[in-house]
Amino acid sequence: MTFVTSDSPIAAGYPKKRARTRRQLMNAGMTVLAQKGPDGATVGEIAREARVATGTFYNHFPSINDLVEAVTNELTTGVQIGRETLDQIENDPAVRVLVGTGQLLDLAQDDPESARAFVSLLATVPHFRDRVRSIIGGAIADGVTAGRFAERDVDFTVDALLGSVVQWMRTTLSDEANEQGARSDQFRIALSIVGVPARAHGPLLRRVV
Amino acid sequence: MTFVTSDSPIAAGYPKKRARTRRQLMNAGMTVLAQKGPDGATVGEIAREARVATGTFYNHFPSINDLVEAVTNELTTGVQIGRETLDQIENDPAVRVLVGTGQLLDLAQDDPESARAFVSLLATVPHFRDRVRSIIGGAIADGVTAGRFAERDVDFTVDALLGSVVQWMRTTLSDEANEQGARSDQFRIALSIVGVPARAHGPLLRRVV
Amino acid sequence: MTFVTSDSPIAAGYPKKRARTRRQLMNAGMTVLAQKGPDGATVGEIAREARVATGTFYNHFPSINDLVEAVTNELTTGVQIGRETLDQIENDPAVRVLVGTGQLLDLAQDDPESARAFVSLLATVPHFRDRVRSIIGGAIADGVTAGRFAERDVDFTVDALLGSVVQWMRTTLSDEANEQGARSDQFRIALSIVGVPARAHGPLLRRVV
Amino acid sequence: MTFVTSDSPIAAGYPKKRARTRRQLMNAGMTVLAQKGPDGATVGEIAREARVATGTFYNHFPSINDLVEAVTNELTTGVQIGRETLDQIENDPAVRVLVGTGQLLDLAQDDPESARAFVSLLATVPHFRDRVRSIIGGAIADGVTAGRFAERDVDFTVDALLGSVVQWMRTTLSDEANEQGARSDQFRIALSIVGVPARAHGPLLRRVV
DNA sequence: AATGAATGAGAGTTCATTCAT
DNA sequence: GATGAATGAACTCTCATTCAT
Repeated sequence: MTFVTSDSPIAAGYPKKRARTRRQLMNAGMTVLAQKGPDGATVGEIAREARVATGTFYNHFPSINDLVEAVTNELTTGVQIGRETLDQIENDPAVRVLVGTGQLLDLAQDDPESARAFVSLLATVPHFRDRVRSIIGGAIADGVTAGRFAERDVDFTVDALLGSVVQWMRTTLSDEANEQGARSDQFRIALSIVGVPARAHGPLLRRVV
Repeated sequence: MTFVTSDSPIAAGYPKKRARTRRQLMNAGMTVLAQKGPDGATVGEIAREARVATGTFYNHFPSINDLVEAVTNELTTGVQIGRETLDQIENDPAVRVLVGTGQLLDLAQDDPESARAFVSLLATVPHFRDRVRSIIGGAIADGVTAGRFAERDVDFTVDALLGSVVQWMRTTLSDEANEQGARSDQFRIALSIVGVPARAHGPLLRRVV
Repeated sequence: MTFVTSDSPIAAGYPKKRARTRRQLMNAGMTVLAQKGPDGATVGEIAREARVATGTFYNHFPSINDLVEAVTNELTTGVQIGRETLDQIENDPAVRVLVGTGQLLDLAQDDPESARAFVSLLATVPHFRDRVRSIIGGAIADGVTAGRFAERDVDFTVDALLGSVVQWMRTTLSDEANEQGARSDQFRIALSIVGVPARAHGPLLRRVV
Repeated sequence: MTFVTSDSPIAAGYPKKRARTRRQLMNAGMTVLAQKGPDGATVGEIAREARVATGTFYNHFPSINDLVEAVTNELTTGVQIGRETLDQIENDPAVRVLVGTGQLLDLAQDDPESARAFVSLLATVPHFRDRVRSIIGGAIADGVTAGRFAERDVDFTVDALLGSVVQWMRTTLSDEANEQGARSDQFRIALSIVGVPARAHGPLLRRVV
């Protein structure tokens, strides 16, 4: 299962070829965005990466900002889908936090391109960051309500959790050596941040490995 | 053989004025960098913000990159000095972590402009991020060595700590309402991240308030 | 794995239009280069002269230096072709020198724009001067080897010959009145420089008129 | 005896220090002009080379063009002086041509800096070239009138002579190895150009060695 | 729809010139 | 007179966007 689903709903209802070109541009956009960031990415380079003429870009996106927007939406849709799916199978908020955390850790290890785009856009596109934060905030608020997490300010807990996961992703993406064990460290940190006592860490970790 | 006998002219100029202009440029650079990031900032805008002609910029910095470098240096120097001072007065690594954390929280509340630059540049200038991380890493390694902190991977602990503080700063900078109490929440989170048991939080917090 | 299956787009564009624009830029480049020299010529002026937007220049030449390079290549290619053609029809080195000289004299009278560029660039673009000198040097070395020319230092003979022809071109280009007779004077000077005795001048001149 | 006299009449009548600063600027101007040409030379670099502040330049020259003009004048004054001096001591036009030629050859070997400036400015400053050509033209016209030279178009003879000498200078200035013998080759070329028969070369050469 | 040449606003940088000290 | 900081016009080059084919 991959984080970014290629049958994004946005592409629905268009003739095949148009959809294919659009997908090429989306993929290229993600690649280039991941490498250069939103300020370094140029329409020319995205079109070249997509094996398409510059002008073609504008048959699919009114401006470069709209491409960023679309990529961003797709990334968020992935998170959203992950969360909805989760709601149906798991009720313990602590496990949900670990699963969500694990999704991002997986992304960094399995699909570095998307992960790079995720991290890069998170740092630079405010509305993307806000959306991600609100998704995580929902999960944490549930945990607090359920008495499972410490009663801390939710926003700060979100920030701490997201911040630490993102830093972990960044490190993973830039390191060649991915030492094992680091993953469970990050899980423990996540649990610490939301306020699950250390003595409860062990059993929870066993459920998500 | 030449007629030239006079010595090279000594710098007799206007050090006051030069220094003042440079400071205007540094301040303007921080402001603009904070708002636009290093890619969005332009020499023209920085010069305008500094109430100075475009060309004047280049009397003080060889290129726009050097201004970024100078700003990050200044930001790091501030942290560095704080840390050195700290070394002389305080030995408990936990307190040192809290003081360091508090410095950044203070920055966000007392000098939003610098804080904005700090956060923005941390996300976008690798050189700067690395330097900050190595400073924090030193403090944490000390704590682990002293048996005061949990024995986790130092790098990930650094990422988690820095990430959560930075997210806190971001929120503070964008919120109008700065509720009190948040500060001690963040302190507790910081202690959780480095692995100081919750029962020890109270006394430590009292020492840095 | 990617959805992209279509081949890289083949260059289907508008080769006609592209070639025309490029020629406009080359012509404009020659004109402006001739008037202002390589240091005085600006992309803006060349584009204006070519009735084209500034940015269009960079669709055809990566930098202003490459335009200079292209212009000098074209100028040298003209001479080179002339020489190769010559090799096949004429063996007397003295005649070859006269034909080569005549080519440049013709250039000055028939295509003043190119001639101006030739003279201007010869004085200012070392790369171009060296190429021209080596072409002329080849012809003279042949003549010396064949015992047709005086045994002088080839390099200096080249300099003298080229120098005198260029000065002749310069004068022709700045004078309104092009008196006849001057041409044969220059032919005699050329023969003197390479060391063909004066008594042999008459018959040779008759062959190239 | 050097080509460029340091007690240029222009400096007369000023207080010592002013004159000295002006001379520093003239020397620096010649050096930089020779290295970078009139388009590459900047006021900043000339001032630095003269060990003087930028602003000082404008106490002596209203604009950078006036510095070029002044350097140019000085160079021409040197030629002029050489010619006037010559008028008093030598009547044979052929010898005068050889002495003039020799002056420039000497310059290239003894004072490369001035020589470089001479060559560089000759190619790029029209009014300088015109002045030099008129001086040489005078000498050649005299020779034709006296029946000493062939009756060729004076202007073309000037161009050929100046052109060949300048090319000789250029080569000398860029070569490390200055082979002897080249000098007399150039003398012979000069005599050929003005139309002195080869059999008369020997005695004339002996008079100027 | 796709193409890619053309466009022109805007960015970084240089440098002749001015001017307060 | 000398100084060097400040100025701003001009230059090279980039790139989002338009448009004829």
